Amino acid sequence: MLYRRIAADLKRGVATGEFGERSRFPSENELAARYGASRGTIRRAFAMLREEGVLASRQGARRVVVGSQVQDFTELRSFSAWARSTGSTPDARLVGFERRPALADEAAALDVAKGDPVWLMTRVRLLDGRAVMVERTAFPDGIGSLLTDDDARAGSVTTILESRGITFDRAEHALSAMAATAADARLLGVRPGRPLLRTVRRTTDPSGAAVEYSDDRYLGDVVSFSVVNSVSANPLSRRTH
Amino acid sequence: MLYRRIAADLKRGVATGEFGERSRFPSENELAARYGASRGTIRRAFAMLREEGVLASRQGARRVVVGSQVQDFTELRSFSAWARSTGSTPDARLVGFERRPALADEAAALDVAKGDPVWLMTRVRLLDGRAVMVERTAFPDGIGSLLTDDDARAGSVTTILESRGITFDRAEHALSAMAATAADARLLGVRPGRPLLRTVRRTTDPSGAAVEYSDDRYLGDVVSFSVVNSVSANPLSRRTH
DNA sequence: GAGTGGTCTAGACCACTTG
DNA sequence: AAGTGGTCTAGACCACTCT
Repeated sequence: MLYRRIAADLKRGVATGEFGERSRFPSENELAARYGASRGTIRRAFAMLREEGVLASRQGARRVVVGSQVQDFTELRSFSAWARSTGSTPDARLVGFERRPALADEAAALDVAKGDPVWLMTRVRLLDGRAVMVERTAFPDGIGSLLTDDDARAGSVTTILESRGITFDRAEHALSAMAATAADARLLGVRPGRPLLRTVRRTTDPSGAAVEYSDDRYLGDVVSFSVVNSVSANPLSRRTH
Repeated sequence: MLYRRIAADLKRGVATGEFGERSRFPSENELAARYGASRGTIRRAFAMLREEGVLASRQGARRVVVGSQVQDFTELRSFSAWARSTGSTPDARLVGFERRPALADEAAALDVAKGDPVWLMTRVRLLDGRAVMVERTAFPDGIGSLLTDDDARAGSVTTILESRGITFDRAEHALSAMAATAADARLLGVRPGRPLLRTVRRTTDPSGAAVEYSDDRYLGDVVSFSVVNSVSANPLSRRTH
């Protein structure tokens, strides 16, 4: 756990400006001495910062700070956590929450047979009182049945599930643009055809089992998603439809 | 370089189906013996596969294959390389290529002063003869002047720049949705207002210097971008406008 | 030439999963 | 209880950058 503490400490240093953008970072040996850790542990911490796009390195030269804004994994999946981290007030309006047979795409994403029961939750998400996103989330039966209608009406289903022992470990997001359907338009209070940013997300737990599958549609002018991407770490990909 | 060879070899094993999706992976000790490497080197190879979203791991249990489609970094920045990897034929129609003073956003992204000369290249990109994207790329003066009009007319400017010694190391992409402007609509042959997937990309070389800044707008129903994302590796983030 | 990051090894102990 | 991944150490050699 030492390398995590060190990484967090260094990240804090970047965030507070102790290590400014473009500035040269302390060397591995220097930090090893400062933290009383081996060089390997320092490098492990650096690997985290590199994956997150904070540091860049070249053989022979000191590391350089290349980015300072970082987002937590929870904030990425949870609309509520994300909104609060930006200083906005999130809210949710429950449109529907029902148990019904899985459609083909839901079944495939959740690894159940077509027609097996799944839970479908439809909500409109608000930012400071303004409707900005329509969320349609499917849960496997075992997970959806942990949730009540009141849970779905509360803001963060993510937090509730985590408090009930569900662990989120990994997510695949597919981002595309689409025109608002009649239903989307009605829920968001805009005209049909309005550009929406669509993200289809499949989230799994540490064993690789699916825990949710969600189709979220944001007003195009409200949010953007950003990705950092390098020769060595390369999580983004592009697909034709 | 050993760990890269091992990672590539294992990735090939996943791609060919030797290690199927969801299947348990060989243990670290087993692979260390097989490749004649230390456990640390095997773990280094595993780290690459994890970053790319191929493997998931839990303490105490064997690793599991969780994803098998992987994309090369070049294919992500280069429309041409990407198109060819999917079996489509890419093309480019040059709309404009000029040297002119940088606007505020271009200057900020390329780390030059506002008004300093930059090169701006505007192209329509085609997939199997169909216009699918408008690309507006700004280059710093030193890089843009390596390119001729003929280069800009040729498909892959990325490849040309790499052959002239420019190294691409890292990119930040911001993805959002927007309505086609009048100019976009004319270039793409669609109606204004049509939903477009917009990606604004800033690419840097290994020292962190900006090499290009591009605003690409795809027809919304043609491509999607996908991102893999986990508790430990977390390159995606979300922003309000 | 000194400093720095990149790679690799060998061994240790721990926490967790699995049979 | 055995196997497996997670963490950490100490030391080595190399390739590259810097001044």
